[in-house]
Amino acid sequence: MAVTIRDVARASGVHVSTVSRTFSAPHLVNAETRTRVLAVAEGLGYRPNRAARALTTGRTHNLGLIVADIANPFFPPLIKAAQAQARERDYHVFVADTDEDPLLEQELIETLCKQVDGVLLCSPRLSNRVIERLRAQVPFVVVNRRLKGLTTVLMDVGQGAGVAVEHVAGLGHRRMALLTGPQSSWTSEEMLAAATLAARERDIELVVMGPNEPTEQGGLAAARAVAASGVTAVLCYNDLVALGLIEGLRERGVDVPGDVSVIGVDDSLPGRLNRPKLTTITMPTAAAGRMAVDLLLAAVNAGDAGTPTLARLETHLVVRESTAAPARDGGRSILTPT
Amino acid sequence: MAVTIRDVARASGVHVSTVSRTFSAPHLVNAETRTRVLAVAEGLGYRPNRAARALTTGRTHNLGLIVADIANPFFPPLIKAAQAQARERDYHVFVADTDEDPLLEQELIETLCKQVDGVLLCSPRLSNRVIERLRAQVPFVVVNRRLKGLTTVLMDVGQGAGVAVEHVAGLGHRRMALLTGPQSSWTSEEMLAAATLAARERDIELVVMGPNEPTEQGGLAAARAVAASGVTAVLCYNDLVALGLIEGLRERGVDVPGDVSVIGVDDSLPGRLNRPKLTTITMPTAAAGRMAVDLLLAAVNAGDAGTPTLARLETHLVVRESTAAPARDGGRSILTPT
DNA sequence: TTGAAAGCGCTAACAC
DNA sequence: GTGTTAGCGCTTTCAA
Repeated sequence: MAVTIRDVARASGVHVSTVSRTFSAPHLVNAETRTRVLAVAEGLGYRPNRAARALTTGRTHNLGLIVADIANPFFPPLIKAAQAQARERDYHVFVADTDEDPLLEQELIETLCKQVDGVLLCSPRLSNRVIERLRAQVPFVVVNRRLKGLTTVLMDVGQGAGVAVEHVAGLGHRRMALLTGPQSSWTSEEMLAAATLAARERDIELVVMGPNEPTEQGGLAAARAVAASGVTAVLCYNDLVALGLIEGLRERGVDVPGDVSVIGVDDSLPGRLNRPKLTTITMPTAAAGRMAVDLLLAAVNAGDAGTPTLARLETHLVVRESTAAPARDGGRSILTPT
Repeated sequence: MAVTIRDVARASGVHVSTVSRTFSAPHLVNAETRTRVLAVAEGLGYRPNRAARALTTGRTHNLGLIVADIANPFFPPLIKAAQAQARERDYHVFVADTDEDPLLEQELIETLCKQVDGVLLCSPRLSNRVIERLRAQVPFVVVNRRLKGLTTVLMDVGQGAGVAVEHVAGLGHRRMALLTGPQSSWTSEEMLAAATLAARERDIELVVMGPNEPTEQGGLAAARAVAASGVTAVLCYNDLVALGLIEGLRERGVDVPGDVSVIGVDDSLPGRLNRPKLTTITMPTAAAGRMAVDLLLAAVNAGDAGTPTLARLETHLVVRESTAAPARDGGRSILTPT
């Protein structure tokens, strides 16, 4: 068995409670005793058992982080940041992947909640009703979904989508497509609402296509419809869809940005590395991760009684190489015979 | 407070131990009683507290997963697979990022080890000495580093590197570079050894350059030296370095694969999406993650007494678009007479 | 400032 | 089959 508080007590000739205090309330113990106990503990290689501590304090010092798909490049920076921030606050974090499955998500939360002080839900697919029930068990913070009554961190993709439409309009395009994401995605809805509004204002015809899988496959599959639609610009649900679309378009002889301009969302690594470099809407995922952890910890320490807050993080359009003015003859120059 | 075993006992008119048994040893309890207890538990929304259980059983049903950098596209598929496999076995997993810092890595292991039954170390940067000491505390399984006496899952990048050199040689190249990774990287050392051997066999001059940061920046920074070196092919530590190198080469007017062939390692998403599509050595990360979890669980259940095993997973060269025969005038290669 | 004792939620002998 | 009891490692009153 590992070395416990009792071993340290025996070896340093004090009672267990004194050892306990040296670690959890050092100011309550005589400086001399404390240094001695500390030295003995160090020598024995003692490490407090957080789980045992949690049993009496009710604080596990663990957090749960639940995401739809770890392998989606949108999440790793968020996970990394959240985890780093948590560690800074002396918290460990469980990471779980739901594979976009609401049932699994629920099961995960329920089994996890006894072991954590709070749960970070990233782009949850759960129904409002279930969330409503679960929130009684454990404090939540939600990322990228609007849920009234819950503390939420939103990346304001709507704002970015509006700017993207402006950008496209400014370039001279008149017809553009929006490739939406999964049905239950808040981000997708926000984009749709904002893009619709901005398009109306700039007198742009907006063709909505979706839902699409939020992957390169989704973009690839949409290429035919996009090419046939005659739009000269496309705003995609995320970078992967955009990258897949560009690939699919290229296979059909449609050049990006020569014939069609393409915009993604996320500012992910693949997009930055791609050729042409992807024009995209940055998502401040790392900042969101850090902020979500801090809000969650605040809720935990307030006994979950604190008023739910809503944090809105700005997004920005990063113009790179996948957008350009439309071809003068109205697009589709490649297919135009002389 | 949440509902405990005691609440269930009271509500169903049995003793706590009976409730405990219904969950941890159902066969020991009368079928009738069992269904009644289960029903009551269900109604009350009872969920066993795993941490409390761990206190008596010594089994936390948690695993630790420690990686150098979550945001490095090499890791997410591994994390996802490991986490999924663990869940299948009814285990939760802590994920922690060391930021490539050995001290942090050690600290993480030490604070985590009381809360987990075992730790998965992915590409650890820790010194052998420290690992030797830590392994007494908690069972380890190591991924991608050779550590005698420890159960290890290796992705045989050496094999892939050998095939890569053959591929390059077959294309007609005579001088190639190897961009190595971080000093402490086992993968990098393996590549170096295998590439050196293969190059000698095929009578290829191998220029070793490094260490390089394992990122696009690292590749970008190496472009100057590569361009100046006069090699016509480069094997890179990973896809990111390869992608950065391609970018840096392009900035200097060096075409890939026209002037220089480039090979990466990982078969990561950005590489698959890149233009030209990256020729790369696949790393079976998902399989490694699953296997590592199973080996770890086996060690845990064997009381860590089981003999350390060594699993070697095959890698493959995937030839895509970033490699080609060298330009005839550019190399003293194919046409060099005897 | 320190010790004694109770108890967190649960399991595991051991009795009955 | 089920109840009794002790105890996992730790914190936290309450006394001293």
